[in-house]
Amino acid sequence: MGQRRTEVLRAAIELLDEAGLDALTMRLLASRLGVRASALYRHYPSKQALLDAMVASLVGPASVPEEGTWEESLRGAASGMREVMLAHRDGARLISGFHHPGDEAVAVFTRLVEALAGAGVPAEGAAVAVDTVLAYANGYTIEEQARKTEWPRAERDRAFDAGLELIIGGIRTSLP
Amino acid sequence: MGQRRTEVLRAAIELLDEAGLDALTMRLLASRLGVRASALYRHYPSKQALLDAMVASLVGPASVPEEGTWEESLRGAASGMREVMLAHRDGARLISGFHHPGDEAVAVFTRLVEALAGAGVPAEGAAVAVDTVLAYANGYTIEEQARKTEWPRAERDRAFDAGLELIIGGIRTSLP
DNA sequence: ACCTGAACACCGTTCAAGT
DNA sequence: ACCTGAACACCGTTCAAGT
Repeated sequence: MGQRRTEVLRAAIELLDEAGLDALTMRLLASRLGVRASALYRHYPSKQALLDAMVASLVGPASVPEEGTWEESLRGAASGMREVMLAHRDGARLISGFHHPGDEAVAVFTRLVEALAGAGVPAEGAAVAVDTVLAYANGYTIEEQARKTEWPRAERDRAFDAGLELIIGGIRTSLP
Repeated sequence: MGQRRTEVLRAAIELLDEAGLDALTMRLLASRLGVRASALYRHYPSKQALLDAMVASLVGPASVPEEGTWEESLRGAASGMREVMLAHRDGARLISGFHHPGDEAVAVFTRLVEALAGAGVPAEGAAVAVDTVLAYANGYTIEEQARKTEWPRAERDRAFDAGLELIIGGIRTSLP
């Protein structure tokens, strides 16, 4: 049944990558599918609903590793978030622009807090730590993707990791 | 001479606060000024140019304290950035959406790096530290302002400060 | 110097109607 | 179930013309 819905979603992500978020228009998307814009409203009630579905689909694969130290969990979640955003044109703007609590994001958060708690980090400190790492990853990546002046990916990775280790070091020394 | 230009800018910021970034329309702004939209193009060559001017005017007051420890400089810059964003409706989206290197932002950055260097922090480490703190402040505030579910300002301040201290602690322990 | 009027090429969205 | 045609109420921007 609703497989045309999936096709619309796929085409929307394709158009995002090719033309960017500002050019992602219901009318243009429809013409890519050989259809009129009004036909899209059979599948998504609004453009916003389509954008929400895109975010969910891009962010879905983000996860936190099941095992390892809390340092590894934090690193994996932060890098995974950044990877997801960098994987698509305007990914950071799209994802950070509309991420209400968002089911999946909440799950990642609680899983991380549990990982820290399991390693003996007090609950309150764990929540702050996770919040801080995720805010950093979002902030870094938004700025990274907004800047036109592309310095090489390898150097951007190094700078991101250096900041991440700084925060992890801070968490470690805040432990009892 | 160009004082009507300033009036347009002031009205634009007023409209931003009252109606939000999405409702900030050349046509609506013009009607607020008792004028047609086309008249605005005498003062700003495009809507984007107006938005740039708004960012410059909001972010201008942001500064880093002249004296104090490097910890205080970092705290001041991060809190100042957040304050500026929170001071206007959709401030985070507007500012983070278009901040090319931006004269003033570059000055803040270099002033902070110098403050750390003056305190004996090696140049490379100082740049990473400043980048990390600013990325955190941006990331935290964007998320804070995007979330509808308002928890009290005092608690949000506390959470922001806790993350900031975590990072500052990490910087401190990374010192030689 | 500043503004109007009219136009151009677009938007998102709705809704009756078709197959 | 899926799509068309036509419309509605908007956009940003340009440009000749007015004062």
